[in-house]
Amino acid sequence: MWAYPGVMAHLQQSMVSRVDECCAGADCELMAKEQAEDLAGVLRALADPTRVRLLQYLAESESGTACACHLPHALGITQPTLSHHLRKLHGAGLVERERRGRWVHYTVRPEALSQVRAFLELPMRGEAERCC
Amino acid sequence: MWAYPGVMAHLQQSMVSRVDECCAGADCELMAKEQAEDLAGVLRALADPTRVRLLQYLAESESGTACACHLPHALGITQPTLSHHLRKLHGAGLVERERRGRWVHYTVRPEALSQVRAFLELPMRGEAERCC
DNA sequence: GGCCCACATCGAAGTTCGTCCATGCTTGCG
DNA sequence: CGCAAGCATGGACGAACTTCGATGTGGGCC
Repeated sequence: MWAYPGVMAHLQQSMVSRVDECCAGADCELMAKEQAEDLAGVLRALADPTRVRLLQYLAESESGTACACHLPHALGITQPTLSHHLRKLHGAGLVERERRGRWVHYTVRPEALSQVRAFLELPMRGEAERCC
Repeated sequence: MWAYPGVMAHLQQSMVSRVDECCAGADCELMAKEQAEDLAGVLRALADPTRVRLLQYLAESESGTACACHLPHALGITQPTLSHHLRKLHGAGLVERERRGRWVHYTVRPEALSQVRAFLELPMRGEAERCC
């Protein structure tokens, strides 16, 4: 698994000291693959124009909650397509699902959005970072 | 002409006042399709575990800038794959490209990230507005 | 000039995604 | 019980995505 095919190429490269001319490399802890997968999963749920507008619709509704019944017409899509998108958003933890009689109401989960925002802060290193 | 199937269905729905029981609908301006496409485009560029780690790597490098040479080994991908991902990030305006001799350096563009964060604020309506 | 290195592009294979129509499931009502 | 309404699921199709090996490109260096 770790003996990936580029071993020889890497050795060859690491022996050339001139590599230092380009850059030192970040030399930092890279985010775990698993964590990156989770984040990418949420971002993939957001990465669709229909779902972007869908989330905005929910957010602008009372208490961030809206019934699904008006959505197909509001967004110009069919009902199965809407259901598909809501399933994606729900699967990513971006909205909550609640049954009220014959209707189903969906609610934005701000915590999930905050998690993504936290990553997008991406605290830069260097530059005028003479803190302390 | 009156036997047109959709007419009855529409009349039936619009005449039934019980529809109001479900919800009033957001009754607000929906984001323009074009704007949603743009946002989704940037989000799609972010929605990949490799690119998430790639952005983090750049952010944690000096001044948010890193040379591309170490990245294939650091991320465990081949050089063409890296080039592909950097192209996506660059196309979405998330990173800048600068040639320095034989190497190419990429830099995070915080403005692009801010744009996405602004959307993720998604100011909720109703409930308790506790702004400051 | 000729070679080497870093990076970009091309072409291909396998996978995922968005959308729709048709159908199934659950709830409320007569 | 049986029907209708609202929503979910399955199947299908085309489009887009990820990844790789092979090849092209352009800038240093001898």
